[in-house]
Amino acid sequence: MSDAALLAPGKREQTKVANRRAILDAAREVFAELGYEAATVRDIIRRTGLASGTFYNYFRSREEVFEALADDGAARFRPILRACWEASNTFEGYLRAAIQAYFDFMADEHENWLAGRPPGERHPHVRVKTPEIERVFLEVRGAFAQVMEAGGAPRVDADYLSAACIAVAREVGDKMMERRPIDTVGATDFAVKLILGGIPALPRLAP
Amino acid sequence: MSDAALLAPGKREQTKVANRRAILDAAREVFAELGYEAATVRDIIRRTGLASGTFYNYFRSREEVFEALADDGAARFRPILRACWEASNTFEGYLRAAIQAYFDFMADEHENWLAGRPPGERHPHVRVKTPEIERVFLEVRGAFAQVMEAGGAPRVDADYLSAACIAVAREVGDKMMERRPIDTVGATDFAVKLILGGIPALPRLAP
Amino acid sequence: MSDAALLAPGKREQTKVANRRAILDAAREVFAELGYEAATVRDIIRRTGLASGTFYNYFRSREEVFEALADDGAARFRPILRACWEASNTFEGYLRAAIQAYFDFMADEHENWLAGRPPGERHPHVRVKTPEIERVFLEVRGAFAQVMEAGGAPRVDADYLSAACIAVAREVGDKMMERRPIDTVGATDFAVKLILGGIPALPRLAP
Amino acid sequence: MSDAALLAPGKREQTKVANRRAILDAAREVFAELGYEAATVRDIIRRTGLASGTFYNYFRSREEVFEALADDGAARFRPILRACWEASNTFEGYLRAAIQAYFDFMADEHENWLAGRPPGERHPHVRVKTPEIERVFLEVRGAFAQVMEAGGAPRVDADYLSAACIAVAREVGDKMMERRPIDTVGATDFAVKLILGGIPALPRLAP
DNA sequence: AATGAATGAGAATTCATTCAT
DNA sequence: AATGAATGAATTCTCATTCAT
Repeated sequence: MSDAALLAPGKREQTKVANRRAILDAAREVFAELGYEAATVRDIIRRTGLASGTFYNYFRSREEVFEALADDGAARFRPILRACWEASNTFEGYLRAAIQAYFDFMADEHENWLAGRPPGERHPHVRVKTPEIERVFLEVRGAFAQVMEAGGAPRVDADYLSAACIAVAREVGDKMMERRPIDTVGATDFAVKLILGGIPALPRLAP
Repeated sequence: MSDAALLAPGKREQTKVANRRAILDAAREVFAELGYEAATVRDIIRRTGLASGTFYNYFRSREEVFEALADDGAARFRPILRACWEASNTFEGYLRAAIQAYFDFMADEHENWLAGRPPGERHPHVRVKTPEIERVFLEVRGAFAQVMEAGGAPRVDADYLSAACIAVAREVGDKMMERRPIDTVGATDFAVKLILGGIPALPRLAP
Repeated sequence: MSDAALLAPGKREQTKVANRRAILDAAREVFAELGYEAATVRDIIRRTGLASGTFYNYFRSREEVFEALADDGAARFRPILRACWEASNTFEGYLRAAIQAYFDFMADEHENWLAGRPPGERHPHVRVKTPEIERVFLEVRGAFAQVMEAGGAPRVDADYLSAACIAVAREVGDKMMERRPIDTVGATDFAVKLILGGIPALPRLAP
Repeated sequence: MSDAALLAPGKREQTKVANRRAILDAAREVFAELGYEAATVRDIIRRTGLASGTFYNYFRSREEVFEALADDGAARFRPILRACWEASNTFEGYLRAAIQAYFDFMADEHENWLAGRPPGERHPHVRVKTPEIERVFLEVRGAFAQVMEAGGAPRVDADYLSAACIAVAREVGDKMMERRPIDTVGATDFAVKLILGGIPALPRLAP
């Protein structure tokens, strides 16, 4: 490798990054339009203008791009979530910031995921659990646990609670996306109040 | 045609029903073992002992059986849900009965859906929206609306609320299924208390 | 069989004839619309309203209906041809009558064969040689031979001649059918004059 | 890309051409042996030694190869026809040269089309109209029109005439192929004399 | 004789992946 | 690293035909 390559990304490096990006973008579009099931590697690669063999220099399979895509979203969201945590000093503050951030993220991104899909939603809907998504889940659960530990909330089943919170955020978020205008503040208010109101009523864990 | 034929279905009729059933049952097993993605029509039909062409006398594609299966589940659950509604005289009673029924239903059925799959496996999760499933949604939302109407609960966004409840039931249910022993009562208690506690805190609709 | 059956066709017989006719008619339509290749027994039988099994009470295969259909046309045309022969006393008279009759027959029938076909004619075109068609050919050749025998025309290669006449009739007939208005008289005049003018020039057979 | 590549096709290019040729050749054989109807894509590809998928890199269907084959024949014959035209200075000369050339072409090629089929067999005869075949038609009609224009023949219906000539050539040619030995000269003589003798008798077009 | 569901061989076709260029 | 044709296993699905009712 030449010295130049150590200083700035060479042509190679640029192309590599750009190609990977191009494939991910194309994949996002194709999955959105055709659904996971129907989308083929050929559909994806055709849209990039690259040759079919080139796909395999970047991903091992269609499944791998799909996961990379899901991972990508989670990976981009996780720092945001982390920032919410660091910026809040109350549990409510964290919860509200996190959910608001998630809904804003949805509003920004979901255009990608719903482009060209009929509202009646044909295609069965596929969801994967990637490492990055797992990490988001763990981050949320960790935050809850820490708050409970510190006495900022009653000690309840953190696993159920985080599952329930994520579920509420996801589904209320989906409903929110179906309405016009998109009202992330109203949806956040709803979700936060439901959860926050519910927590004190939850069965306590034995100390 | 003999009188008997008017009273009892002919042999042909019987076989048709039996075959449809056989294909649905085989499909349930195959989807459970292989996952939706990997399952093929051949896998399904092989298990029934029927001829491959016979599959197409009953369903047009793998997707169609899958939907029939989901529809079937919802169709079997709906009367139960309805019975919960008719048997309860308080909102809390309904909610608890409904969620408990759902978790029991899950516990009964999920054997079918996860049989033989390694527990840690990251199987993509597929979900369809069939007419019967839609009706379950509507039933839940209708029940909420009716309770609010009657003054049995504060007037809140019924759409968000039903979405949130179903979401909580689904996700807490999934977590419940991962634990041993399966504790439907504990999970029900958690979900009901969360929702019931949260509702009074929700933003009210303008009257 | 009852006496009645000997006097008039019974219900059975009526149905049998009617069903055969119905299948032939449906087949004609289907072959015309879809082309021989693409047409299936199911397409044909569906159009009759009969059950698929019933087809096999009348024909052994799709090929058999197709031939029956071709045969049918030839069988209906042959008596006409024969009548031309019997009614004419000159060679020219026969030839003209026969070709005119054929063109009239085409004009009557071809509606069936071209119904719904695009003029650009997709589908490869299939032609079979059935026994009845063979007989028409033999009839024509026989007529030529007889005329030559009787000295009414020079002795030439009857096989080539009848092939050529039939070919001319077929192709000029096809062109005729593409024009509007359909002018069977003009087409007949053309074909007859070409053949009649050509015959004297043909190489003679050794006596 | 090296300079050489500009001069000679790369190896890839060569294989592509060779494969296309191989498929066409195999198709010709298979159609000849099995008939159009019975021949399958598998039969064709098996004979090439290529993989089944490869077929679809070159043709979309069995029908498409068939048409390509017919087109190919016409494409190879058309320059011959053109040469006949350019070499002749009389109408008779052209007609005779063209028909002789066609019969020779048939005699050369028909081995391919009938190889291995029992002679008496009633094989359905399939015919397509491809662009190249259309051009042969137009070429013939154009030649006739030009001769008439120049006063080398009476002004008659060029459409009917070219249809009739081609028909005679085809059918007399087929008969010729059934005889042994194959006598292209005799058949040519027959066809030419019939047509040439017939033309002066044809109804004239209004000037 | 009519029915129409079952049959199952086998055709068409796709598509992820490889690999020579 | 890019290319894109070849591969061939695998899958879907059709359809003529049978046969119990």
